[in-house]
Amino acid sequence: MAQIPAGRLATYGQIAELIGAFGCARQVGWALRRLPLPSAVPWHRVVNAQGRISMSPGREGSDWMQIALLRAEGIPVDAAGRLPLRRYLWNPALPSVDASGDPG
DNA sequence: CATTTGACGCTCT
DNA sequence: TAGAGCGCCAAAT
Repeated sequence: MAQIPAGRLATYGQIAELIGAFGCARQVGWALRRLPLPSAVPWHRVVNAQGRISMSPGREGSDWMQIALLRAEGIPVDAAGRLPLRRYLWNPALPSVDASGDPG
């Protein structure tokens, strides 16, 4: 997850596939839930495949924190937690050269 | 050991 | 675009 460049987004399934656990998106969410905050890993760059922040009462507001962190990185996030995943989706295969370019 | 739940994802309608 | 159903694995009860 630390490989995700700033201003980019990745999905739970993407992270799972990246570590060789295809289809185990839930386990990624499980790990993120166990993640102590504040954390050194950019957990806020991980969203669901729907392009929305996965909100849950168990997060105790960390979902809203995620919105704030993403906005701070230049990613427009809707009040409902929706964001343009198509444009900011990170490609693990690429050497993260597009971190500075326009996602367009 | 069986059941329920969870920061997910795809398919069908 | 929105909703329901199923699959997935691990944890909690």
